[in-house]
This record gives sequence, structure tokens and C-alpha cells, in this order.
Amino acid sequence: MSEEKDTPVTAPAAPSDFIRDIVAGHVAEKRYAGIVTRFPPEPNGYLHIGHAKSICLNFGIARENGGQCHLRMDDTNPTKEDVEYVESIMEDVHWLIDGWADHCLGFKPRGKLPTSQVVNGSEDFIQEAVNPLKSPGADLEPFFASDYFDQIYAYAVALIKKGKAYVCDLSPEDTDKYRGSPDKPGVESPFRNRSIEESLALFERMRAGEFPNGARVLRAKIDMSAPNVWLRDPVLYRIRHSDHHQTGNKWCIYPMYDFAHCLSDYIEGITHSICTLEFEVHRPLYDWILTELGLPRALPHQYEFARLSLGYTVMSKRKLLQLVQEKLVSGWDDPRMPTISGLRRRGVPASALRQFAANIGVTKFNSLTDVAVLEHAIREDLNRKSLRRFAVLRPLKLVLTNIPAGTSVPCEAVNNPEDPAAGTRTLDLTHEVYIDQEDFMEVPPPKYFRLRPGGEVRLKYACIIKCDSVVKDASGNVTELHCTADLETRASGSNTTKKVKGTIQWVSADKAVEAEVRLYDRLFNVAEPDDGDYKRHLNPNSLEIVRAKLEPSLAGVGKEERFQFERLGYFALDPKDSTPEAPVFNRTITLKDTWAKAPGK
RNA sequence: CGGGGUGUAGCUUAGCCUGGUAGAGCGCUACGUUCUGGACGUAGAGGUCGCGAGUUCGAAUCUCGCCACCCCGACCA
Repeated sequence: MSEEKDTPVTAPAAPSDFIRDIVAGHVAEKRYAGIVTRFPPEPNGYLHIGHAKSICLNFGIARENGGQCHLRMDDTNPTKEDVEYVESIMEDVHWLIDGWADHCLGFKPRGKLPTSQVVNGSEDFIQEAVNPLKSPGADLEPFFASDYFDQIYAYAVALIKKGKAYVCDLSPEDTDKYRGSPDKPGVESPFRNRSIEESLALFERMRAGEFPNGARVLRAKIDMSAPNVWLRDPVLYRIRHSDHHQTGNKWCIYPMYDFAHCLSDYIEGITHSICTLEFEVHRPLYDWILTELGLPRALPHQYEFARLSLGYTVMSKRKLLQLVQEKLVSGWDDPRMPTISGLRRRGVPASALRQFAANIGVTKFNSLTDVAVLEHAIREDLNRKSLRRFAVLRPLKLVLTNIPAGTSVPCEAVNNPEDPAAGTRTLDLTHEVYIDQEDFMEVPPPKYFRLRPGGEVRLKYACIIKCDSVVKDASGNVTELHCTADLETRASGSNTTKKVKGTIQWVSADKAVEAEVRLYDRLFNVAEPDDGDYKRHLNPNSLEIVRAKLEPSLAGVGKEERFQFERLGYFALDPKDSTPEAPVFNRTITLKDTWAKAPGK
């Protein structure tokens, strides 16, 4: 305890985890010239909060070690990928690392391909990184695995020449059968021992487009009886007669993930190739390919960590895509989606996501993170920087009978109690104001602090009011409250010490701004919806739209601004649907609400 | 019956390498401050460190054996 006194209070706890420990060890022993990581999404969907964890890990390690993190599109399967996704990925990554790790971002000049050099008689390929901040004005783009198709092809040829790969004519079905099962060894392909020359010629013809999809593949020659099924002569190249979003119609054979990934890492000079646990069993193959090729430079190594699982949502791209395609949500960026674009649109700051990532840590343990952890990170972030404003979501008219119509009482309100520098603003108390319907109950439950017939409550920053009478319509609904204001209980009044149990927000009726407010809740109503039929757990109340009354200062605000609507939650303009004429606010998150949990409420 | 991993409070985790019977954050409870049922402050509940042996004066940490759970049999990534 006492030795902590030298630590500055402002120093954020340095993140530490088993991967960072490994990297730190390598740095200490000067194993690499520099630390280079990479974030390699496949452009077949939008990035989600699980990817955010990976981005924070990979870019975090780069920035903590003065290294680089390459953004690379892992685009080796043209039938599943699309440029729409590469664009969204770039936007999401930029947004998440902006001002934090953008100085570590590894990009490359647009269109640039790897350079080649001969080392010890064999050809070596290198693709170097350029940082956008250090090369202002340069036309840059992310790395693409597809940029290395020529090189990967050359490596495949080299493997064939070493007798370590062969062209196999087995059908996909037979390949499957020959592979055996986890507990039964596989059977060698009848094509396994064909000559190097024949494989070379066949592979060349595969490239030339002489065979249909599925007719032949290139396979590594490893061990069909290996206990690890990924070592049973895995497919390296397959025929796919389809255009690629980056390379067009240049290729009709495409490398598999396992072959392309380790080589892409090597070509880019990656030192630490960090991925999720399910790739753990691929690591021997990753290492096999690189070592069999006898590559001259330092080899990258793969490290695995547990992917993020979050309560009350689903994380698989397939399910998220399904929600989008079946219009169960408005799109990938629907504010209820766990996508980075959805969270951003909802109003979650990038800094909150980064803090969340730091809080959950990195381990190899498959765990389910409580949404409360995410929610806490968001609230903590927003609490510090949000301007406080008054808004009434479900308006109930309140007539202050002793304040004449046409007059107003100015009230000074603080903009952010967490930040005195945010200053104050003036609210006008008038004859008619709105309060929230929920802040009045005719027959309140015990411990209800707010307004009731004959009761008193404080209108925040104004004064205490007393409810004298309740006006109802023909069907018995409360339509209006008549109250008297005790102006002496204002901050400037003579009775400032009077206490009431409840304080509520209000909006002057004649100066109110009207806006649509979208109240978002969790997308699923159970913590683990992913039980086979996840759609049955969709929360039917995940979106409620209300017409709200806002205080005048909320007119014409910017889309980047964050607000706390007092007592309600954090809100921001919807960046897509909001217009100056018809503002739309999204509720990013409610305030923590202990009253909501009260029994009997 | 194969291979690869993982097990520390309700949840996420630190500690394990270099043994001295556990610390944090979230969540929860109570009290206090407050013109947000927020925020802040204080106090507190909650852990047979998966189980069982062994080594040791002493084991969450070292050894062995078990158990549970996750991943692997796409020409997906």
C-alpha cells in the first residue's frame, strides 16, 4: 500500500496480459527489430465489438512498444467478400483508434505490391508499411492478402518443388472421406506420390483455368495419420472461377486461409500474429508452412486468445447478417447491433470501447462477459464529458397557476457538475411546463419520491411546487396538473433550505423543442440467446420511439455532441436520420437506475 | 477410445515462472454527501483458488492422478 505513494494518481493502469508478457519478453531479449502486429478481418461482414477487443489488443501492443499494427483485408475467398465491407472496416478501425493508436497504423501506398529480392538463391518478398500520419498527403490503403497472390503462388510452386505439396484430383467428398476422423487416421490420396513435374504442370494448368471448380486442389504433403487433422495433407489452393473484388478476373485459383495467412504475415514482417482460440489447432500448420519454405527472415509466430462473448447479444457474423437480411434490425449499423458501426451510431464513444477492452483483459478462458461491464464503461466515459440537459420523454402538462402566462422566471442551471468549466445556462420557468408522466402518480407505491396529488416536488434549478389539482379526460386519464410554485425556494429566494424528497426535470411549454427520441434497449431478452433458436429471444421492446419535449438549448446541436438528459440517460443525435428540421436523438444508455430494481415497483 | 486448450467470489480477472493459506474492477447491500433514485465517499457481504493425492515447516503457486467445459473431421476464415 504505502509504496504506491510514488505512483501518480493519473497514471492509467498499464494493461497486462499473457500476450503482452510474451511480447515484453521478446522486446527485452531484442528478438525482433520492432514489434509488428496485424488486424486481419475478412471483408465479409461488419466489424463487431468482439473485433474491437482484437483491435485494441493488436493496436495496443503496437503502441505500447513503439511498433506498428497493419490493417489487412484477409480476402482469399472471393465468393464471400465485398468492397462494401472493406470500406466499413476501414471506417470502423479509423474511428476506434483515432487519437489513440493512429500513429501505429500500418497502411501501404495504394496499389503497391511486394518487392522481391534474392536471398541465398531463393526469392524473398517484402511488403512495407507506411503510416498515414507520417506521410501526409500520400495515397494509402490497407494491406490486402490478395496483393500477395503472385507471391503465394510462387511459394506454392516452391513447396511443390521441394516435394512438400502435390496436386490432388480427389473430389471434395472423397477428400473428406480420406481425411478420416479425429480418432481415426486418414488414408493417403492416390495422387499423393505423383511426380513433382506432374504436380507442377497440373498446378500451372489449374492457374490457367483449364479445370472446373472442385476438379483439383493443391495439397500440402504432411501426414495423413497425424492426430491433428489439420496436418492431414491440408488443401492449400482451390479452384474458384469467380471474380475477386480486388484482383478482378486475374485468378481462378485462390489460396486457403492457412496457406495465405502465415505467408501474408511473413511478407509484411509481422512478429506477433494474434488470433482467437479456434485457430490454436492450426498453429502447427502455420509453423510447418513457414519452416518448410526455408524463409530467410525472422518468422512470425501465432498466439491465441479467447474471443469476446457478451450477454444479451449474438456475435457471429452469420447471425448478425441474418438479422440484417431478414430486416429484424434496420441494418448493420442499427444502434441495437453489437457492431462497431451500431455502437457508434448509438452514441458510444470510441474511448468507452477502448476502456471496456482494457477492463475485460485478455486470457485463454472462454467466458461470457456481463453487459454491465460494457454499460459501466460507457456511463463512466459519458458521465465525464456530457453536458446535462433537460428533456421530457412522455410529456404531462403542468400549469403553474401563480406564474402568469407571458411571464417567465429565469433559472440558472449547471451544464456539468463533473466539470465546472462547462459553465451554466438559463432555463425559463413559465406558466405551462412539461414534466414526465412517470414523475407523477395518483396512487404512488411506497418510497415514491416524486409528485402526487397534494404533494410537493422540486423542479430542478427552479423551485418547489405543490400539486393542487389533477385534471382528467372523459376516460379518466390524467391530462393536466395544476400546481403552485413556491418562488421563495429558488436559489435566489428566501427559503432555500426547504427540503423535499424528490427533484425532477422540466421543460417550459412555450419554448420547448420537439424531437423524436429513440429509446433503445438490449436486442435480446436473455443473457445467452445463442442456444440454437436465438431469434425467439429477440426483445420485442428493444426500440421505443417517443415524441419528446426538449429544452431550447438542444436546438441545432452537433452530431458529435453527447448529452445527459438529466435523470434519463445519455443521448446523442442519430448521425444518419437526424436533420436540423426534424432532430432525432438516440438513447445511448440509461442512467443507472436503482429505483427500477426496487421490489414492488 | 485421438489431438489441442481452459478451470481463482454472481461476472470479468490479478497472483502461478521466482511456494508463505488471495487482490482488483463490475454487480450486490447498508450508511453518508448532493437540487439527477445519477455521481461521489465510507463500510460490508461474497472465494473449500475444479477435485484428490504427493513434495514441503508451509501449496492457488511445484509433482502426479482424476473431473468438467471449450475447440478440431469446409475445396470458410
